[in-house]
Amino acid sequence: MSNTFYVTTPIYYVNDVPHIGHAYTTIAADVLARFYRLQGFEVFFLTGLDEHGQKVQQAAAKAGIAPQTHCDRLMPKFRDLWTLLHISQDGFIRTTDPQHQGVVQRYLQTLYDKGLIYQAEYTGWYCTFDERFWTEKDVEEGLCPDCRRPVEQVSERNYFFRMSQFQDRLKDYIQANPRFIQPDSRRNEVLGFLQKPLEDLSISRPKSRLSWGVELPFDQDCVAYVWFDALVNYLSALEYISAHPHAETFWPASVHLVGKDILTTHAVYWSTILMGLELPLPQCIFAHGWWTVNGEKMSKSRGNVIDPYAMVEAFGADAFRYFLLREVPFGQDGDFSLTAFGSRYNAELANDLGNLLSRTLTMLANFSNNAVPQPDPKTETDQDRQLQHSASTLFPTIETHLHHFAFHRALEAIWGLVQLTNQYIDRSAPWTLAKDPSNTPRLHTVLFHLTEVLRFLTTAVYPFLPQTAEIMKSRLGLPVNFSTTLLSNIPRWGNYSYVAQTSKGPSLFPKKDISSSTSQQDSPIASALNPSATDQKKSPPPGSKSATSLSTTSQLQHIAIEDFQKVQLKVAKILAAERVPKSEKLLKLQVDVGTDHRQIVAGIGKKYTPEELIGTTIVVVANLKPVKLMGIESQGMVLAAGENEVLGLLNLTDDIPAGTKIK
RNA sequence: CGCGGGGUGGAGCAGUCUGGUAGCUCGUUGGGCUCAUAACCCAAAGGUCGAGGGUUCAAAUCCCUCCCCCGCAACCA
Repeated sequence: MSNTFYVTTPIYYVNDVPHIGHAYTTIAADVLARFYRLQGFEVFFLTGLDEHGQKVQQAAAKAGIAPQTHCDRLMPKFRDLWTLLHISQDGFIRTTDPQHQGVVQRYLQTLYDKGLIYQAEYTGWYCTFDERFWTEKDVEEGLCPDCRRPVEQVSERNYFFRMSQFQDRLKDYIQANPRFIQPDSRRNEVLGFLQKPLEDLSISRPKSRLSWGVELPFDQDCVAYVWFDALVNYLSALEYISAHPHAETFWPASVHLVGKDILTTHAVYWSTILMGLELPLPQCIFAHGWWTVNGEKMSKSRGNVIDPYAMVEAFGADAFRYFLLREVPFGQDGDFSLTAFGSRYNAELANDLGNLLSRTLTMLANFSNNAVPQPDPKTETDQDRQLQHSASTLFPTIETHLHHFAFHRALEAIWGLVQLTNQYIDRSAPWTLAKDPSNTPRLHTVLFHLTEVLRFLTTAVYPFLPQTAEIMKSRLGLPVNFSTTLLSNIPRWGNYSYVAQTSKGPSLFPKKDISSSTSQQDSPIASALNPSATDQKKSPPPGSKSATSLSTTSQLQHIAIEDFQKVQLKVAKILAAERVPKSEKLLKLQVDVGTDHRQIVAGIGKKYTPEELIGTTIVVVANLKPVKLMGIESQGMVLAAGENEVLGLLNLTDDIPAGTKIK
């Protein structure tokens, strides 16, 4: 068995605002990295940024700066958050690193030389204005479905990776290796995905459309598809970031942690690319779940995005780390609420662990002058032995759970020992023993056991709550250096001699009154759940407002009045409405547009029931080319507000007759 | 009939494969203790295990039917 451990997070898109999801994956990876280091493994923990692609190119152009400058400005958002959250990454990769790009090119060349990349002429309908291709079914009467300009048939040189070749091999591999894709539900999903024929993967983009990427070594006019570029980071980092010059030291990776949204990319694209390169597949790809907030999907438009910075400010990095990993089994979706957070914070961190340390230190101070006494074996009881046993089996238990990525179970096990210790104190009642000098040997035994358990807990807690562990360590006077590499730091009962004095100190986790904090709009806790509230309060830097509106304007692409006149907007009355069977959000509407009646299929079924729509007056696009949606013809489009999801229909007062033109 | 997961005391979950009248955490109520961050410890109350039917001596657990929720896939024209 290898004594190395290589864990990765995805590389995050540099344009994103760091949110709870980024923090979640990275914290989980950090816990694994720290735990394996404790055990003496040689660990390489990699995270980083994906800096190529269209959005970066556009954002940089908009700001009038070079894409690299743009990336350099955004990079600290993530790097600084990881510092704040005490992430112990060994490497921070950026896909714009020249060394990384070199590796991407080398692998592209390898695949090309093996005949696994072929060039194909991709012919399609291209809209020069929107700079994008449309499929045959998208194009409507020779017009771009987006901007209504004429599209033209364009042939583009494109390179494809022969992914289809590896379909059966991958399916067999997944079936033969149950640990490869986890959890099981996701594994089944991937196997289901592989039931359908796998197509070849387009891995290039012409520079005319996208220049911000890694140039193909065999075609200077193209850059690599961002996903190819991004996935290769797991390998390239080993060549120039890891302490070892040879990639083989850490490859195959022990685990890629990913969000469930990018599971296919990893499980299928990445695996087949590795097969093409004749490299071993990672030992495990684990897809974790997503967080909702108070039961609702997290989204910018709802303004309920959890800001990790605010949570750390309010509760500290350790509490945030603890909650994310304790609340929900890794792999399942979970809900983030301040109530749940507060409950765990107060009950488990403050009352259970924090208070245990506090009461122990006070007793050591009061009954033993801050010195850890020697136990007297003659006074040992079954309770003592039970405590010894529980402490001694703690680390094997944690190891088992972490091997299965059951962070919550590992924490549960640790807190089981915390509870047992609190029970032990009550039953042993050291304060009673202290009243009678004849009980001093027994008192010493009890105090020793308490301290010894806390020594175990300090190390056990370290991967999850690194800061807390450091504090516990210093209060207990332990000289442990957790970052000692290649040496097991797992404690063993009784093999440590206490010499240093213990010291009381401020609470590890001061109790928080959650309900009163939330009512204060300007508190960090409230802002953690409602970042827009603080955004409004903070006075914007001078000139920032105009800068924003300026950039927004320059982003707008103007159309001529003639273009707008091509669109026939009309007032319509809904005569009938019903749900499209088997559809999630489609409603089939019969509408009166004055001249005739139309059938329109609209994706508004999540917001509206058919009943409430009947009789209402709305606005429709009357001259849209009919299309079929789930087999039903739609002869127009209703106008509604909302970007990804419909927030509301455009409604008119009922006295405007159907068919009225809108201009 | 697209694939899959789930419906268990007030809340969140385990138990279902390998049938034997329910278990955990939080909350509630009562008690204990005073070392501690009004903490900790002990105890109690509270569930016809989504609905109906079947198999069985016995069903949360196995079989059938139905209802509801949530993922994934198909569709916001």
